[in-house]
Amino acid sequence: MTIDNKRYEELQQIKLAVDCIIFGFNNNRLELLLIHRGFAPEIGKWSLIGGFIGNDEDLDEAANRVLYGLSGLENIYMEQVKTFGKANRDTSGRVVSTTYSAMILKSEYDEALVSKYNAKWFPIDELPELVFDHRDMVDSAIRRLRRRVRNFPIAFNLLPAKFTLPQLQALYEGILNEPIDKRNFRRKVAQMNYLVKLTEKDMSESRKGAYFYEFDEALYQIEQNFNL
Amino acid sequence: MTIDNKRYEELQQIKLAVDCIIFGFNNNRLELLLIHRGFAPEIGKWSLIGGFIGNDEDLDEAANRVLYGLSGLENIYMEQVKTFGKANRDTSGRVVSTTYSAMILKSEYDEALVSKYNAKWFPIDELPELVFDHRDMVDSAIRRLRRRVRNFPIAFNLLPAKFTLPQLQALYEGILNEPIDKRNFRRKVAQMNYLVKLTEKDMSESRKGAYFYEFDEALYQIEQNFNL
DNA sequence: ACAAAAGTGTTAACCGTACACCCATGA
DNA sequence: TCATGGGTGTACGGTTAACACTTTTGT
Repeated sequence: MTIDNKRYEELQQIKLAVDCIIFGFNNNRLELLLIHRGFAPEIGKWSLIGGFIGNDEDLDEAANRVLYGLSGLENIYMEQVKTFGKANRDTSGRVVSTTYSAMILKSEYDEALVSKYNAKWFPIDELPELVFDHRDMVDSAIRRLRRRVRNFPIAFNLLPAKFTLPQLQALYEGILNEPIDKRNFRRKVAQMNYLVKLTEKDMSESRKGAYFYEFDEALYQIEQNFNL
Repeated sequence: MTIDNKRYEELQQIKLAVDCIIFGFNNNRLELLLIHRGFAPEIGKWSLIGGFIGNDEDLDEAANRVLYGLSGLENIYMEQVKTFGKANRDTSGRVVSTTYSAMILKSEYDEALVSKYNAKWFPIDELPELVFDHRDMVDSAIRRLRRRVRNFPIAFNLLPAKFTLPQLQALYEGILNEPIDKRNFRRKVAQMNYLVKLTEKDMSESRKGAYFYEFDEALYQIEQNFNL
């Protein structure tokens, strides 16, 4: 910001916000947490959770604060996605919004907070009508997730620390929205030494039981050859 | 932006800016256009060209306006890269900045404008010290370019409409900063029918002359199998 | 004994990579 | 004729993709 700008700077009346695309995984489906808009404009539609940036707050901090306010969760993995800045995108005033995507564990969020805000989980292929350009925000977050999930070990944020391969595969199928060959999938997993097979089995989903696995972050830092 | 926000909204005093990472290609090297900062703070350092957003201006429009102001070029291919929002990133006040990367043809920009702003081209591996977090901005733009240039036909923005394969290969080597095998490169080019070989040759770079090629946008829209 | 989910190997097609010589031309 | 840069094909190794049966256990 270095050129010919006095006229813009002095009069600038633009609000800056963040909006969070919150992913969860349930019933073998990728889901999004949305809130019901109880006020005008666009009352009755659903929207992402968002908030304005504090004057002394980093943009990333604002996203974390907003997520914490809704879910009660801290230290959640978030990625900045894109900034939406069309002049007329928000019909209630000039607001530029930076989107962040978050992945949370559906077993851990604070249900009381979520219901306080009239929030609800929706499978990503059954989203209701969203306010403003929130649908575009969601679409770009999903595209980004699909791109990144193959090359970075981020999907584990949607599973408990101990997970089984059938769970992991179902998660990938849910995210990518396509079936995956079990044997090819497991071969790749076997090549990643930081996906550690435990001796314990999960007996809750089948009679035979499936071995638990863990993601070992320290080991991953050495190899960094993630590929699924 | 929908929750608990009155306190932030009403008092918000944050300026919103764009900064442009302008790529060019010259002497077989990828270059960046930077301007010399003639005012405090950080006087004497170099910076990206930037500007504040107008109240009724789309974010993308602002980026185009800033680029136009410096280069005199319109309808330039630009991509949003990332938004930088650390509270203390700009020592002169609270400014959040969205970065855009642009690719321009060094033969076409307005040199008078560029020199008016004390701007100068630098090869990307010989950048001077930059103000604030502009170095981070440049790094993320370069990373993004290197990722995207293999899968999308964007590098052609750095070449004239008619270009030769030796030129194109040198461009890719410059962007990726690694040597490329000529025969493998050409085999891939041959698979992309929208890279059309013309009958005309460029005799200016060699005695034998190299055939000109053209990128056919309409044909590309049909196949979209770009891969280099 | 059977239903239900977990687990296991092999083959063929494709893609990326490495590599060396001839061609056309102007000086 | 020679120096300069343009242009061409093949073989190997690794990766991806397709495919069907056995194992374990609770009922």
